[in-house]
Amino acid sequence: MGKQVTEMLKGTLEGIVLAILSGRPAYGYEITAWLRDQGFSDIAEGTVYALLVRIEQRGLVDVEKIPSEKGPPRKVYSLNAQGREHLEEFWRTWSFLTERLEQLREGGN
Amino acid sequence: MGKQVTEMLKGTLEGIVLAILSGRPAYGYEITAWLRDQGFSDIAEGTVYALLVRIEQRGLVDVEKIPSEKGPPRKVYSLNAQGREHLEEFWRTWSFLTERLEQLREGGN
DNA sequence: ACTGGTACATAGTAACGCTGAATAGTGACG
DNA sequence: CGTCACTATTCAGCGTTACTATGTACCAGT
Repeated sequence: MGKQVTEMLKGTLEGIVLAILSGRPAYGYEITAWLRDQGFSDIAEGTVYALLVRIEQRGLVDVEKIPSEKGPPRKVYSLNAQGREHLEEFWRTWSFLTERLEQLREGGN
Repeated sequence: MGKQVTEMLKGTLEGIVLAILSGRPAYGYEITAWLRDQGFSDIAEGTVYALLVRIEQRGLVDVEKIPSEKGPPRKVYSLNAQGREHLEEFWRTWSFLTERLEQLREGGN
């Protein structure tokens, strides 16, 4: 898509992944595929894995290794209590931003 | 406010400033003050100036130096044609993001 | 002379996502 | 068996962006 999305994803992608995990546990490959499906056409695989490592180290998710029928074992992530808190904080911040931008969009023209 | 906003601003702040300039020409100090008023409580002055230099170098704005009654002359920026194009592209990207996130927010709970 | 408000500028740092590649297991096909 | 394709994770190095922390400069009021 372009560099503009890339920059805008900073800080947002983490929230997106947390939001996905709030619905159901998931593993990296699955999340990447889902994102591509949703139109995030050029999110690099490495990006998602790095993000998952990060949120794991911050204690926002629990991890379970589950054997796959095809290929190496999956690392399945699920949101824990701290992760849910963080996600809510994310939504608050996001709302703040969208409100400001909505105002600008209307008022600016 | 916090690190979360900081990261989310990446890529967005530029759009915000362009949106401001689409309404009327403005100078750095003014923009910073306006942002603080709007709740972006901890946007550093340096950040805005650096951003303005960046968009000037990319040719998105025209610049005019105008003497101020108080203090050094102001550098007044106004959006040019290329800047308007870039702003529209920004709105498109922003819409894409908000749509995806709105879906996640509803579906996730 | 000193303080405070206005106005701009910049060097250094940290965070985040991308690029590109490596590693590794499984199943299918010839 | 060898190789290809798919699944799945990991990592080093890079570019962009925003923050920190200053510094410069001009003017008004005391």
